[in-house]
Amino acid sequence: LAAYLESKNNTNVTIIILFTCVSFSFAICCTLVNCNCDSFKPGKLKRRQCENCKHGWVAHALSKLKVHHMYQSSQVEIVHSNVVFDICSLMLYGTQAIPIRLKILLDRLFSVLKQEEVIQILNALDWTLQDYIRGYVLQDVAGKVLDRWAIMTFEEEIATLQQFLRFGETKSIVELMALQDKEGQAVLVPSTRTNSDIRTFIERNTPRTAANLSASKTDKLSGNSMHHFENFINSMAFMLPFQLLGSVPAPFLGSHTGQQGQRDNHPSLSHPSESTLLSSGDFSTSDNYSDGPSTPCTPSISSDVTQMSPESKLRSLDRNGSGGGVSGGIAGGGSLKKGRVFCNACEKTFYDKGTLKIHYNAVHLKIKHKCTIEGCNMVFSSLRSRNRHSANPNPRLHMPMNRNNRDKDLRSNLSADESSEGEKSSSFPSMGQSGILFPNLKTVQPVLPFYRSLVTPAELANTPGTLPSLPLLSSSVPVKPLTAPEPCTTDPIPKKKSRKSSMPIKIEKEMVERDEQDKESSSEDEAPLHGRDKDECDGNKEEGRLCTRQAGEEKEARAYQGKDMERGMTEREDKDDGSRVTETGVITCASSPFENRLMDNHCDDSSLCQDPEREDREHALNKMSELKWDDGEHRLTNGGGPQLIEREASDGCGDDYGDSGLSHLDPDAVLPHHCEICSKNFKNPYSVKMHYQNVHLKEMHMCTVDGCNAAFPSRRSRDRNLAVITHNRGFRRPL
DNA sequence: TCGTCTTTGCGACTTTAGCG
DNA sequence: CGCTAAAGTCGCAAAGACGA
Repeated sequence: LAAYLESKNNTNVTIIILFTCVSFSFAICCTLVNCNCDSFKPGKLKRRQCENCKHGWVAHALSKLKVHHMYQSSQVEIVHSNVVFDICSLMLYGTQAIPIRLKILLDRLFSVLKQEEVIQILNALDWTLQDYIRGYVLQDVAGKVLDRWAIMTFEEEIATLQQFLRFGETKSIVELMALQDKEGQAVLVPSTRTNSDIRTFIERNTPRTAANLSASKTDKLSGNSMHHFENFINSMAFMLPFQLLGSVPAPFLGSHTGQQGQRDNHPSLSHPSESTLLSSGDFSTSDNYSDGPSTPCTPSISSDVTQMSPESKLRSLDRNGSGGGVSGGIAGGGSLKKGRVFCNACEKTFYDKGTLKIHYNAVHLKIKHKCTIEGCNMVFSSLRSRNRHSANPNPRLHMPMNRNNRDKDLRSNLSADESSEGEKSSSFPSMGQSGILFPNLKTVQPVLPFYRSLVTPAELANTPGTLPSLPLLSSSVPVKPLTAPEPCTTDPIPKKKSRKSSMPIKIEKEMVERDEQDKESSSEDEAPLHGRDKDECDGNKEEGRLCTRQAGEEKEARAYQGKDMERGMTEREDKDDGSRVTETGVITCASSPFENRLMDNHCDDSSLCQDPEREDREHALNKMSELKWDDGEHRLTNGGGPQLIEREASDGCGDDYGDSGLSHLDPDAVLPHHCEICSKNFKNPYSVKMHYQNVHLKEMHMCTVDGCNAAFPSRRSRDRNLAVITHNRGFRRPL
């Protein structure tokens, strides 16, 4: 077959072979149970339906696709064009429209491939690049404008979604999608009615978006007589994961059949100034597009658009004409100094690319850096903050509790993940609400940028989505799965040694060290924090890791820390601060996020967690979560167990505390004013009320200044904000 | 309610080190 | 040697905690 094909077409043999396998259905048997069809035969009318068994294409093609990755969370594949082709065929072969979620994922995979490969894959599946960008085929091969579109079924979409678990580039996104599917979030399609209240509201509150969008659309649509789809694709070009701006040869944009001809859009695309205008307006457009149809995977989607582009866009802006596109259009004091770079996501300018990258990682990609202190689950948006925090000897700062309320967005994502994880045992082993089977749903993390110029495919394969228990990544360090049992996983790709001191500790490095120390000192003394867990730590590698300790100063520091925490515990006992008791319980029982998970698992099987009080609390929590899921008490830090889990842990360990002499701690007996939701105790009913409003109801205090939409969790913050505004006479940009 | 302190976020800028 | 990326330092603003 290959020889035959090669004789027919010397180029793109691989693609042709694959395509041929698809088109001619060589031994692509049906995977449905009780179906004996051993060869897919495309239907005459419905190409995706097998003439033999009448089952769909996906049911057949899955016989050629791996599925075992669903059960091996730690391994991801390198994105190869042939594999992408196979997966593409699931959604593109014989269809004329793509489910948006799959397109998002496919964009990611395409971003890793070469442009030529993408074009070839699309063309081989009878899709043009324009159609793909658009998301559906505008005209058929004969040039007829379609008014109905063949699209894969929902079941096929679900099955196809699982294929994206194979790749680090898409794994975490799929998991997020699964989560949001599971949460039953509906895909909302904004109304297109004019003069609607919603439109008015949105436009009033997002002036930039509305203005740019309407202006750009108006300009473009009124500018010429082109079909608006064809014109609109210009502004969609930025959405391509690969670098389309000014880099794609004109023929690539055209249909492979040539029916759509060449576009005259490239001069505008490649023109620096217009690129700038385009991109600035494009993000409005992108926001519009990403927010609208696909609420799933919001963080990843929002980053998806921008994530692939900043450096590439930057290149075009910064290098082409030395930023003339940016600075050229701005004069006077607003002009950019030479060398400054421009963030297309927020339109801010930065000192250099490095600053922009830091900004982008922290602000747009939400990449976080975990505190290097073991047991501390604090995460930070910058290495600076992380290092500053890690260097702080105050042990209270490193307690595994949610102090960092500024990471609401992250933790809300994580909480969604982890809370779902908590229900995982009940929902995921079987088909979930949406029918998706994701047994290894643990990885929720900001998806790392995968700039091809910076990261090798091997790193890509190892980077995102491979950390089932570590949702936060420190920069672009390749990471390995924590739970990977293979000893060879210890840093298979030696990175360059740190250019500076070893201060910024890589998580990966930590894991390696911990593994090593784990082996060396598993039988050594237990960390002060884990005295109670000694038995649990024994015999379990993962738990053993939790019970390791580092050498030298850090050991002493943690010893001090442990002592301090113990002292703090007794002090808090004296102070009858029940909430602190809960926290210290967390410290002891689950001093690390991993332990939280362990405790979660442990409690799943433990009778300790079967007490009715906890069930009542959970019931109350469930009710609360119905009211407001974005609940501080449901949040979690750093991918560890959410506080719910922590509470479970503490509940579960509460009895153990009793064994260790802490059983007399009955907060309710001492402090009758406790929160029914989280069981925290307070001095008086008013404190309980305030806690309930602030934490559980998340009652926000809106700024009283006209035009300021800022909301604050406390009156104090609001009033202070008001004072700042008044004092500075400045205008606070509505949030 | 308010003042103060602590901590974090983040941009500007510098230093270090790899690489061609 | 210059370019570049990574990592560090510095300073300011803002938010939360806490006590008066």
